[in-house]
This record gives sequence, structure tokens and C-alpha cells, in this order.
Amino acid sequence: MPEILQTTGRETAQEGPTQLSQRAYDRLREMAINYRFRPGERLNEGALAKELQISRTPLREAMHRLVSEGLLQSVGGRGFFARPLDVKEVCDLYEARLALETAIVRLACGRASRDWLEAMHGYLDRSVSAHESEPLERLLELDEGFHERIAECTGNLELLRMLRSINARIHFFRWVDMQGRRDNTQAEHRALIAAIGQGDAETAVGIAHSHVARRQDQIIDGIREGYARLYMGEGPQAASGEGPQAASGEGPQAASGEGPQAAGRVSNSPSPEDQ
Amino acid sequence: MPEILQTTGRETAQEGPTQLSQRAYDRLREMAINYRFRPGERLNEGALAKELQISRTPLREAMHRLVSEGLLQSVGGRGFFARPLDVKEVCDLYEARLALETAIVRLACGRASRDWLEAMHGYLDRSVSAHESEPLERLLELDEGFHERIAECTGNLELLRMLRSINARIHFFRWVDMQGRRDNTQAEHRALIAAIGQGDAETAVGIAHSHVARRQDQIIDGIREGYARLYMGEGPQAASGEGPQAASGEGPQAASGEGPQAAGRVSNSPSPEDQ
DNA sequence: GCATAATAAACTGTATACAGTTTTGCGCAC
DNA sequence: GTGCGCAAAACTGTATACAGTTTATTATGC
Repeated sequence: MPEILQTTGRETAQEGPTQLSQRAYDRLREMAINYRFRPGERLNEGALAKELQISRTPLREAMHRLVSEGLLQSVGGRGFFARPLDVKEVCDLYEARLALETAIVRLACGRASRDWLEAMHGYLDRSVSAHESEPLERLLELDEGFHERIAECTGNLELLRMLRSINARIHFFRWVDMQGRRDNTQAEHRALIAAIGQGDAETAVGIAHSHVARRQDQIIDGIREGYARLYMGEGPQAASGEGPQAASGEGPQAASGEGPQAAGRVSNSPSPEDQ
Repeated sequence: MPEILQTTGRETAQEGPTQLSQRAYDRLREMAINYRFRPGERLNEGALAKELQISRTPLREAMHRLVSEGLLQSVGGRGFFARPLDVKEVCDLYEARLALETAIVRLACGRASRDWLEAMHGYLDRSVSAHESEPLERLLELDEGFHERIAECTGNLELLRMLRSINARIHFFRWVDMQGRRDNTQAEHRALIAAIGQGDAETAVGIAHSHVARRQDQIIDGIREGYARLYMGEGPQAASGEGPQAASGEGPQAASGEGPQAAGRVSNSPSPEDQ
């Protein structure tokens, strides 16, 4: 039975014998990023293992990694849970992203090479052409890629790692945020690259700040919107058929009961105390 | 046999039935932070499991978590390795710490409460009294605690989490750095708290910057010093007897062969490409 | 003596077995 | 019908078993 699973890739068996634990990590990560699990929900290891066609051992290894990355939760060793929709946490993430982006742009101003600037102009051109045709999910990826390339420009892999980690965790809310308005950020991106190219740190940081900064109430609105959207069964990309516990229809427990400031947490979880 | 292990705590069976995976995580983390393993060394799961008196399953779960946190490495699913002494990585971490600390201090200026300021003064008093008597390891902990408290002051748990993660990874090099000179940072700490208390962001950020910033050559010197020290068999606190592979005497493979700038990596590892 | 091939040992990734605990479901008293 | 107690099912954390692969070792040819 093991050897069957080894070759039974999920769609096309594209690559070689990827590590099962890694495959589980990739899939679970994608699910967690897009809130494919209901917030705070307990993840049934047996069911998940069956769905991913692996045993619980590599599955749990992947889950432990995702806990470390803040994409899953583990309450006192008694099972894994989908991350809750925690308003405070998302606000913290936005704030941390702002701090990170500011520092990254400042560093990039002194380190941008001619080649890098060329490449960024090419990237922006491709982004512009994609702007009309591509789906929103793709546009968001392009935006994330834009900012991550600036981080790469600094040469600092740790800053890049942190930015990626944060971007993964707020991805869903940015996606929700983009739903309503398909606004064009290309001009700001061009201006930012221009400022970086001139080594004008103050201008660049100013652009980045106003580009990334978002008022707290806007963020909270986005979370509430996301909350509603989650319980309407929609997601960024409805790839696979519904998972066993991803879409079993139960209404939201407390959609708009307590105000967003109440306890800072909008979730049905028993509020586990994180790892 | 399992039930024997459950109750067989390592020293005094102090607490309750802590999760085995968690215990392994705690011990391995401490080992990784202090470079108790030789840089780049392959970690033998069987031997480690026997040493920690657990099976490989929870051990591997802990190792996966530590890989996510950058305290261990995993080369393409083929075993776990101690993190190498990577010059570039440590420089990146110092740079990231500087960016983080700057942002944290700036935020703290607008959020410091009277209670928090009181508590910080008390903390500093205790640190001063400890300065003469306590061992260096303890002083370093106090310094880390100081900066983490400022992060707590911002109320942003994500910034705090990132700062802690970075501090863990550079802990060893800061410890090595402190060895030679026992310089007094208390005055700077007091000035920083004073500036935060007055909400003077520019002054506070300036102090923090000059306090945390370190020239790249200083960092590299510290790493080289640490490298030498590692292969002399010393560590921050020689707690338990030598582990099976922690101190088997073999000379350094290339102590001062290539210059520190050569490939950016001073290690005996086969340079795995990170997770 | 040294290089090489063959064999054995060791090690990792994964599946499965098992025990303890929590949750669920059902029956029964009221 | 509702609350309570007990049995059963389910689930998690951990140990162990197993197969494939890598590494070490011995034997052999030159």
C-alpha cells in the first residue's frame, strides 16, 4: 500500500517522489492560508490523513510546522485547530507588515542594482497587462510578488522570510479586501521603484507607507466581510471538492453579535492559548 | 514501557505529564540556540531519541517545528541537521533585529502606560543589582528581556514573536560577544525608557539604533570567535553531560581556511538548500 | 599496498498498533 | 420532555514495525 501512495500524486503525478510530509505541508498550508477550514475548528487527523491519502505521521509533522508558522493552532498538545479569525492578530500582522515593508524599502534604496531595476520594470509591465484579464487571486499574487522582490533586493533572506510569513497570514483578508474594488496600484508601484532607483529613501519610504498603511477600521471591516464570506462557503479559489469538514453547512455561531472591539476575537474557537 | 517513560521525567519529575513532543522541543531548542550540536552536523534521530528517552515520533515533530523556526535545517527531507555557522545569515539576523527594534521602539513611544514605565524602572533596578553578581548568561537574558518588554509594550504579539525568534537565533553570538567585555548598557537602557516615557520617538529610535547597531565586521569577528569557541568545547552553560554527538572530539574542518567573506558560510555542512 | 566491488549495518520516512482520554449516544429515572 | 449516568465510539499522543536508501566495512583483484 505504501508504494501505491508514493506514486499516487494528487493530480498529474508531475514531479518525482516528493516527501509525503512535504506534500501534506503544501496542501495544508494552502488550505490554512485561504481559510479552507472554518476558523477555530478542530482538525480531525484521521479524516485529513485519509483525504490526503497519507498516514497520520507525516500529516502531524506538517501540522507542527504550520503551527510554528502561525497558520494552525495547537492547544496544549491536545489536537490541532484551524486558526481563528482573530481581529487583534490580523491588526498586529498589518502593523508588523508596515514596519517590515518600511525597513525593507529603506534598505533597498541603497542596494538596488541596475539589473534589478530593469527586472522590476519588466515585472510591472507584465503586471499591467495582466491587470484586466487575470483573476483577482492572480493579481494579489502579483502584488505580493512585487513586494517580495523588493525584499529580495535587500539581499536579506530573513526579512524576506518574515515578509512572506506575514503575507501568507493576511492573504485571505487582502483577497477579501480586493473583492469590492479593483483599484489600480500600478502607479504607486512605479513611483516606488523610481524612488528606490534614485536612492531617495525618504520618498520611497513615504510611498511605501501610504501604500501599505491601512486604517484599523478598514482592516476590521475586511475581517468582518471575510467572516461573512467564509460562512457563505466562498473562497479565493474553489479548487478541490469540499473537504470533509471544510464546508459542512452550519451557520455562523455569532456573526455580528459582539462588536469588533469587544474581546478582539471573532471566532467560534474555545480560545486556545497558542501552541 | 510507554507508561514508564511517561512518568520518568528527566530530573525531578517536577510538573505534570507534559507532552513528550513539547519536552523534546524545549530541550532541542535550548541545544540548538547554544550550538550544542556542531554546526552543520547531521542529527541522528535514533541516538537523540534514546538520549531524550522518547521515541522518534515526537522527536521528529519537535524537529520539524525547529526547522520552521530556523533553529534546525532539513535538507530535502533527508534528515535533520544542526544549523550551520552562516555568516550571511547572522548578518541578516542582526540587520532584521535592527529594523524590528526600531519599529518597536517607535510604536512604544505612543503606547507606554504609566504602569509599564514603573515596571520597567523596577526591571532596570533589578538588572543593575544583578550586573555584578550574576553570570553572563543571566545578564544576556536580562537584556533580551528588556527588549522583549518594550515589544510587549506595543501590544503587538507578532512583533514580539518575531523579535523572540531572532533573539533566539543570535543568542549564541551575543553571548560570545559579551565574553570579552562586561560593558554596562544600563545607562542606555535608562535613557531609552526615559525617551519612550516622554513619547520622544526620534530620540528613542536614535538611542535604540545606536544601541543595537553593530558594524558588520564586528559581527563577523563575533562569529569567528564563536566558531573557535565551539570547537574548544565550551558553551554558554555546560548543563548536562556531553551528548552523544555534541562533543565527540574532532578538530574543526576548516577553522580559518577561507576568509569570512569567501562564500559567506563558515561551516562543515554540505550546504543544504534549507528545508 | 591500493582501488574496487560486494555485503552488512545504519538510518530515514512512513505506516500501523496501542493506550489513555475525551466525546458521543443511548437508556432510564423523574 | 428533560436531566443524568453509563457504555461505546472516536480521537489523540506515542511506540514500534517495516521498507527503501545511504553509508560503512570487508573482501578481492591487481
